[in-house]
Amino acid sequence: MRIEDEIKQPVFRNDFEKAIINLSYTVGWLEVRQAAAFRPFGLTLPQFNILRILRGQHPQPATVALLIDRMLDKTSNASRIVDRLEEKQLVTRCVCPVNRRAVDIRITDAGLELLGRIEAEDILNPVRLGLGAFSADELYQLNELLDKMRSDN
Amino acid sequence: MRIEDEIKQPVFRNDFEKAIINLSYTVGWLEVRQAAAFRPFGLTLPQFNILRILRGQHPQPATVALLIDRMLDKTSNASRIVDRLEEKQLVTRCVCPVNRRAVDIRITDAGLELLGRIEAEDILNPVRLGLGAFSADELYQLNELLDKMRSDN
DNA sequence: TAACATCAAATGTATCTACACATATCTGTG
DNA sequence: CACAGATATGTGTAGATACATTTGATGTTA
Repeated sequence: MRIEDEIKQPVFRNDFEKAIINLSYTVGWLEVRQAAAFRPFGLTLPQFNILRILRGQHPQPATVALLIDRMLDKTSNASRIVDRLEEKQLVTRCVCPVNRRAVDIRITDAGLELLGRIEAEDILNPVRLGLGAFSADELYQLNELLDKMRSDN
Repeated sequence: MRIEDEIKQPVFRNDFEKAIINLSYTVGWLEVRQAAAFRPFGLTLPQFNILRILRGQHPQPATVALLIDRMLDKTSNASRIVDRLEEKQLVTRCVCPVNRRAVDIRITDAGLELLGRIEAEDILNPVRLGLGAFSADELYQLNELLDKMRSDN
């Protein structure tokens, strides 16, 4: 459905404003579907992303600083997302013996097992999320346009 | 900058996954800039959007149900956003005399004046926000691609 | 009219974002 | 060694998202 009809606003001041609203609306739409896909597993999207980073490091530990560096959203509070994962015993946290300012975070066996179960179901598959079908060329265009949006010139 | 470089992830499983991550990242990037633009006025983006809807109704009142209907994000809690605006005396709230279940919400003169000041500075201007320059054709393409993303077929 | 369903909004709880500040630790310099 | 500054993380607070539940008002029907 066209954005005009989705949000019942028949006209925009210009196509740039329309594109910005369309972007926000589409990402919100996506996040609702992603969150619903994770709900049966008791995870949120940020928690899932942190778990994936930790599995990438496994069996080496990660620090909070490393998590922030790899996260999409730099300003989110990795410390408290790790709190939630620790409560669920999906990760462990212990003071780094080498640098006692740092904290070593590791994914547990339960965390690895949960990630495996989630990915086995391929819940983030675009078709399963109910997204439209795109050609390779369209995906290339979309990525180019988004990259251009963030270029300040 | 290309998304691969922005988030230091050189390769994606496929271009669809890359586009989804690019979308989330770009919208986050946009929201940081929009929030910064509103900060001098003591408003958040959802608060600004509610105020604009109320001005559209003025001098008629709006109910919470009407606000939810017009909002981009249907699941956000309009009731508590109105709480914040009421504390700042930008809106008034009183029980609708006709239907005492409903609440009449109106923008105040201070609210109208604040909206006027914000728009006079054109703070959401794409160039002022540091966004890239787009041709009319590119904006059309971007809107088409986003609409297609939400079409489930 | 009493009982029940529906409706409009508010409230409760958990999580996340955003930003300022606090605490503990380490490092380099005199 | 003392101390300033940097570093790594945690905490506090405000606002928002997400969803379930509650409260009070209204409609409906036996």
